[in-house]
Amino acid sequence: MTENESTLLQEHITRHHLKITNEREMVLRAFMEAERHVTAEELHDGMKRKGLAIGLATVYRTLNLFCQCGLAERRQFGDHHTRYELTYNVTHHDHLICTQCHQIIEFENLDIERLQEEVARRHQFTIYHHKLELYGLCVACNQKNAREKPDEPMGG
Amino acid sequence: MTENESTLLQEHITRHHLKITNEREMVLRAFMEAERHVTAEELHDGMKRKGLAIGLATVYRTLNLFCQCGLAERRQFGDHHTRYELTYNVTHHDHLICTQCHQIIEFENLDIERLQEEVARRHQFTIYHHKLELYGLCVACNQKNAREKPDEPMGG
DNA sequence: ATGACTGCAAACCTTTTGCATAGCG
DNA sequence: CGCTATGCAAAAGGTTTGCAGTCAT
Repeated sequence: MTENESTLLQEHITRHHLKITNEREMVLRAFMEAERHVTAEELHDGMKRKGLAIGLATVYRTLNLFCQCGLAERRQFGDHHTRYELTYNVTHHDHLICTQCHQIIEFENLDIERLQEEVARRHQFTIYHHKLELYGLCVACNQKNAREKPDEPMGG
Repeated sequence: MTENESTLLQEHITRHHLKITNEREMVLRAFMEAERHVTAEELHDGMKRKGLAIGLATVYRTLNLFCQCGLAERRQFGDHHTRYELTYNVTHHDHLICTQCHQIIEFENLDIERLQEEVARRHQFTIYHHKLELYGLCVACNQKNAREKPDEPMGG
C-alpha cells in the first residue's frame, strides 16, 4: 500500500511534464517516515542527519509539489512555521495541540462536522474545508505543572 | 459603553508603569472603527489616509500592547498576515471565511463547544482556547459563479 | 539536445529591534 | 529628571527566486 503515494506523485509528474529525480524520491521517503506535521527545516535536518545531501530550497520546492498533487497539505499552528502533513489516503481529522510540549493529537468527530454543516447551511455558505484546533495542555504537561508548582493554582 | 476599551487600556498602562500617548489613543480609536480582523498594515494605511502621522512599527507595537492587556487577539487565516481582532467584551465566536471575496462571517455554536470539551476530556486534555474556521464560498460568490460559468458544475 | 531540477546565495515579506530623539509622569 | 515611546532604518526569520550548472527523458 506504500506504493500509492509514489504512484500519485508519478502520475502528477508525468501529466505535467515534470521529472522524477533522486531528490524527489528522497524527500518523499523521508516525508512518509517523518513525524506528521513536519516543517521543511525539520525534514531537511532529518535528511542531513541520515547523510542525505540535499538543499533546503529543494525540500521546500518538493513539499510544495506534494501539495499541488494532493499528497500533502500545509498547516499553520500557532508559531510562524508552515507544517506539511501527508493527507493522501488519510481520513479527515482535527487537532489537539499542547501549547507546552507541542505534542499534536489527531481526532475526528462526526457530530462536530454535522454541526458545522448546519452552521454553514444557516448562513447559506458552502464549506470546502475547515480547520478545528484545540489548544491547551496534554495530560503529561498538566500533571508535570501540578507537581512543579503545586501552590500556584491560578498563576500570578 | 465605548469607554470600556479605553479604561481597560489605561488600567493596564498604569499597572505596568507605561504611558498614555497620542499615538496609542490614535491607534485605539482607529482599531475600534476599523473592520474587525485588520492587519497592522491595513490599519496603518487607513490612519495615514486620514492624515494621521504614525510609523508602522508603532502600530505593530501598539497592537501587541492591546493583545497583552486582553483588548485584542491575533488571528492567522490562510495568508501569511497576522490579523488583530477586538475581543474585549465580545463573546467568543468562530469564523466562516469566503475564499473568494474574503468576507468573514462570525458565528457561535454552544453545541460544538460542548462536543469539543468532550473530545478534550476523552484525551485528558485541558483546552485553553480553540480555533474553528470554515472555509468555502458565501452565498453571493456561489451565485455569482453559477451565473458566470453555468456549464462547469464540477470544474476540470 | 531540450528543458526541468538542484544548490547556493540573494531577494522577499512581514514583523521586530536598536538607536537617537521626543515626551509622559 | 528618569524612563518609556516614537520613527527610522536595519535586522530577523521563514520561504521563495534567479542563476549557472546538472540531469532526466
